[in-house]
Amino acid sequence: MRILLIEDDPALGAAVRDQIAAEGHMPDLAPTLADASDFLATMPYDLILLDLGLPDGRGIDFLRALRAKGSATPVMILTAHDRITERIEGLNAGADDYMVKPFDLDELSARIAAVARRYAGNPNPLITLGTLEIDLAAHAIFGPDGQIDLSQREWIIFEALLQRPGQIVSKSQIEDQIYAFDSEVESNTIEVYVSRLRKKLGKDVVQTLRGLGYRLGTP
Amino acid sequence: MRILLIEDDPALGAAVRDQIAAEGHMPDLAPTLADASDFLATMPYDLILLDLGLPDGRGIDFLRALRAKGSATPVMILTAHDRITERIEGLNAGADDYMVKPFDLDELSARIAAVARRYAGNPNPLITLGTLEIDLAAHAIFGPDGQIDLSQREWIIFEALLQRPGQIVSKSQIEDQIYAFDSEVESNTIEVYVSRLRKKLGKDVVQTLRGLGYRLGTP
DNA sequence: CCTAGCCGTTCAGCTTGCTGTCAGCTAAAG
DNA sequence: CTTTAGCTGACAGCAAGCTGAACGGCTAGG
Repeated sequence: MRILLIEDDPALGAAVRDQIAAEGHMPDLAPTLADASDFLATMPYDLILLDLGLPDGRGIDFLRALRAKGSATPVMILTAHDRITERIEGLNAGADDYMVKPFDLDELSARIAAVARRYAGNPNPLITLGTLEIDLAAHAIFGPDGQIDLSQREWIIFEALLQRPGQIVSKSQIEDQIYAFDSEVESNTIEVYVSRLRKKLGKDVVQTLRGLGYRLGTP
Repeated sequence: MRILLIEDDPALGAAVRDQIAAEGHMPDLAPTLADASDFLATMPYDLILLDLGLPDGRGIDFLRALRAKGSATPVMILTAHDRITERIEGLNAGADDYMVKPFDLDELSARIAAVARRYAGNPNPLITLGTLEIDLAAHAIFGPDGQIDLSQREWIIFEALLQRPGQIVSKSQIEDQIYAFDSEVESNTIEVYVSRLRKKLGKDVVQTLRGLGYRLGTP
């Protein structure tokens, strides 16, 4: 993890830099906000550790400007300012955490790890299928031209195929997924839905095996 | 946000529950770990507030079991245990934050908001959505004609959508955010609120997917 | 204490998109 | 070539959803 430490106290700056380097992170140390701006203009960071009292300005204003510009970089505030109102102000300005000096370096490491855990990876694994990205839990599909919406019935059939990649899914298996136990259809409804899936997702998304059923394809 | 508070002290439990309810969250209070397990088996939660000293076990073990089962629900520890080694142990066990009693209720609220933003993947409380500027920390919305006020219910629904851009939020998920454990509605209340959001924020702010739910749009 | 306004909920009538059917065409298999 | 499984455009019905209005409870201000 690449970390920008904005801290004007040389002893504390060095101690924190050494601690996070020993944890395997890549630290850069900026003693002023101007230095910090230079670093940020050059390099993306995974985390910013921000002091509030700096020689060339207030850290809180820096954070506000960062957030106003749309930055999604996590920020932890490390500061001697320990009034509750200042803590709340910092958190509401967009900080992820707020530690009051003097703090324990091992606790700092544990809090950095907690922040990193939250931003690591995607809790929702996406399925990639040709030109499509699919989030099953969120009912979201993204194709080359943006988000694609399926109706409830279309989702059920598409999911049935997605869950059995490479296998043939017969029409009666699909009917079992859609309809209640004793209810049936008397027309070519399944064929119509497959046609609709092809129209929305691409003509190769479903393969037909005549007399047997359907199988997931690659659009 | 649906929040599970695991706290055996009745006075503190009630104070925290009332505070987070006043913020528009939906709290459930479990005085024991057994109660908490029952709640968690019944209902998905967005956040767990966990005391460490409980009558039927140690909160830290509960957290470890939760994480071992693969739970990604954010957990904040609220406890009188204030030794640094215990803080580090809690954070390393998978907690997202650690507050030592007695803590300020407003700071708790600010930290809950920070954890929620982190869980949604973006620590920045400032969001631009089409013609709207939204400050999640201040609960403020600015449109082309100035500030727009939402009622508490309206805000909860809007926030639920904001936290899941691109994803479908079902009506029952919205109900879980609004209503107490055993309370339900028998009419089209959610639809009415969505209609009001559209009236205030623009008709494209919410997209309907019939039979599935709603999704954030761009006004 | 009273009242106006706000908020959450319900209701009813209108709107709209999903679903299933149909018919004619296509394409695969024998 | 024939047969038939499958495909696709079009349409009608119905239920999911939308919105205006009303109601009742609560609260803040006079």
